[in-house]
Amino acid sequence: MMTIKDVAEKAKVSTATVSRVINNKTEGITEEMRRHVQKVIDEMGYTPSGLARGMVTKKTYTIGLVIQNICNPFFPKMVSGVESIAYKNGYMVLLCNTDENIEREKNYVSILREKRVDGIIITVSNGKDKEYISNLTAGNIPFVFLDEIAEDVNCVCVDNESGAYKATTHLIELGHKNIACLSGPDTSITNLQRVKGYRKALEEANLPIREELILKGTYKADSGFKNTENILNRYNDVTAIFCANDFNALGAYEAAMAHGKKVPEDISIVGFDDILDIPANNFAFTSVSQPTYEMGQEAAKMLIDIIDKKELKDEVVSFQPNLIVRDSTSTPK
Amino acid sequence: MMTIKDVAEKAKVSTATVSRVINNKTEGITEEMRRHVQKVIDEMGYTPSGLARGMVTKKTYTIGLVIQNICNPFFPKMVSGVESIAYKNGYMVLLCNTDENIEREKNYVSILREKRVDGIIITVSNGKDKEYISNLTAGNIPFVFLDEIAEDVNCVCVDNESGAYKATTHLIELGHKNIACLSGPDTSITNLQRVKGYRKALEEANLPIREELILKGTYKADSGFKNTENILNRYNDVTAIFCANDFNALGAYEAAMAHGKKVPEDISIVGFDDILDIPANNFAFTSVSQPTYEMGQEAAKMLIDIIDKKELKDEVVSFQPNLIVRDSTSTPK
DNA sequence: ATGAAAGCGCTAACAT
DNA sequence: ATGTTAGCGCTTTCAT
Repeated sequence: MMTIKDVAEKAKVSTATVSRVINNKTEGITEEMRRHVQKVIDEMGYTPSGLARGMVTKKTYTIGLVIQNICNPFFPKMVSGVESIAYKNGYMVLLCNTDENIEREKNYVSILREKRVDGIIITVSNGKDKEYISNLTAGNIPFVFLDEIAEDVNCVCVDNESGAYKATTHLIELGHKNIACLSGPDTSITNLQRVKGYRKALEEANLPIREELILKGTYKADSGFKNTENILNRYNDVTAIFCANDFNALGAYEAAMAHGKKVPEDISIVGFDDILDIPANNFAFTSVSQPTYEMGQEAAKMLIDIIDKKELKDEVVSFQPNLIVRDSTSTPK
Repeated sequence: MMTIKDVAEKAKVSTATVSRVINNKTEGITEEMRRHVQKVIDEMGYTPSGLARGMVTKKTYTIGLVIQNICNPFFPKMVSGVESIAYKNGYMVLLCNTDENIEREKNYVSILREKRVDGIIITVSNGKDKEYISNLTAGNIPFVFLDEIAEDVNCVCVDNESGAYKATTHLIELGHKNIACLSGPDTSITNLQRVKGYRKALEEANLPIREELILKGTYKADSGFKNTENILNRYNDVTAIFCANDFNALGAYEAAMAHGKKVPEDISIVGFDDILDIPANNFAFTSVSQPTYEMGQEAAKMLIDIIDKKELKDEVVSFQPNLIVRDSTSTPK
């Protein structure tokens, strides 16, 4: 591998001069010299070492992006949003898939530290564990939390409560009175906020909150399936289900079908995240949509801002989610 | 930021000893000393610098992954496959989104060189441009081409010809005789192979190849839409369309609808890539599915193999695609 | 078993 | 305007 020294020798100049050229320094170098050195660089096909440069400048122009699972359709746009802003600002992104595994999450963050990334964007799986969060953010690396919220850190998120409120209110306005709620994991603040929004909507509509209709679960389809089966077996007055995310909605849909119930004729289902939005289908879910691309962009902007200004300000940017009404909700029979 | 020197001083040992501990060297160090140093490291919360290490070892344990667009549902699983194998082997992946923009592709590769990645996995947009390819792979960085094929390089791909052959044969077996072919960009070898498979199927079935039914296009939905409109306007004997990818199929579907034709009753459509496979829908496309996760894994394995053995062998690993018959194909009326 | 010191390829401060 | 040189934080010989 060629070095700056090789170039300097070939061009019969000092390494400092070569350095001035590859870094586009304007002062202290004549146009003629610049052209001369550049020519040698091009001829030799020299590429400076980012490692060496990073060592002395203390900057790597690399950020880490820790996400749960790129295969979950919720994330690609977010990743793309991050990448687009990063690229525009000269940064590259190291992709870290955690599979919602806390150990892997920790491990990745530690490797990112070793790699001396300039900052980290992370979608944590457990925003409630304060000790965990503070261990994560220990050290002087800028952090931005994306999607999931945590306290005392910079966050880009969506107003989950408002989203859930909109979804539930939609069901209420359609005429539903007995609405079940399939919640996600209670380690997730996001989920807690969604349940809160569900409750708020019922309260404001003066509908009773039936605790037995609020089921704990996970963000997976099998959880939605099981919980819906339970609901359907026990309470035949339930005509609608608010799901904490679309995988739950998918499970709910399948359980309803298995139960001989039609969606939306017999039972209405609202999801959250809007990841089931492939066009050209006859049937699509009503769901709360998040502007994931913009959220990714915002997170990257915020991170780069912090990196540049080196100030951590514990800011929270909250996006408004959007209820998209489609085919899985209708008035009750 | 702490350095190995700080640790050495605190532990009253040399930096060499600390280095032995952080690298888990077994020889030349007593268990007692290891424990002592490790304790100091833990207390101080020291994280070694990967940059400094990389400079001397000439290894970064980082690979670059250059893909067209993570938002295209075809790619996330591929990325995930790459990431899973990389992680297992101690590598991280730098994600590079190119938007099929050749300039951006080149630029990213050049940045990856600067970062001294150990290798690059790339899904090029133009496998036919030999000069471009050889410029890309110039230098001693190991390359593996994924999805799209190029000559004289290590490749992981799918047998596109066979996939197209299966898809077209499926239509023929259903009884279709006049089958159009919406092809993708002719800069893509992948696309050329798919068209080849289409032709082969017709030939083997002794069906005439009507060149006017083979339309050039891109991999986007609007191309499929326009081409289908043309077909429908001119040739009303066409009862089936083979599409070079699913976006084309989507466009074809919409054009058919706009034309008052029902799918599959009036016209059958086969896609390629199987990216429209969201469950719980009443309608889904018949498509040729690629094992993208496995392909990603294989590419990562191959790359790490090359990195370890430092031998470039111009190997081509070809996966068999699978025709998934769903609701967009049936016998002609 | 442990330590001293050279060197990886750059940048930046200081000389010239 | 250009050059000299001291690090940046590690690993790796080579001594001891």
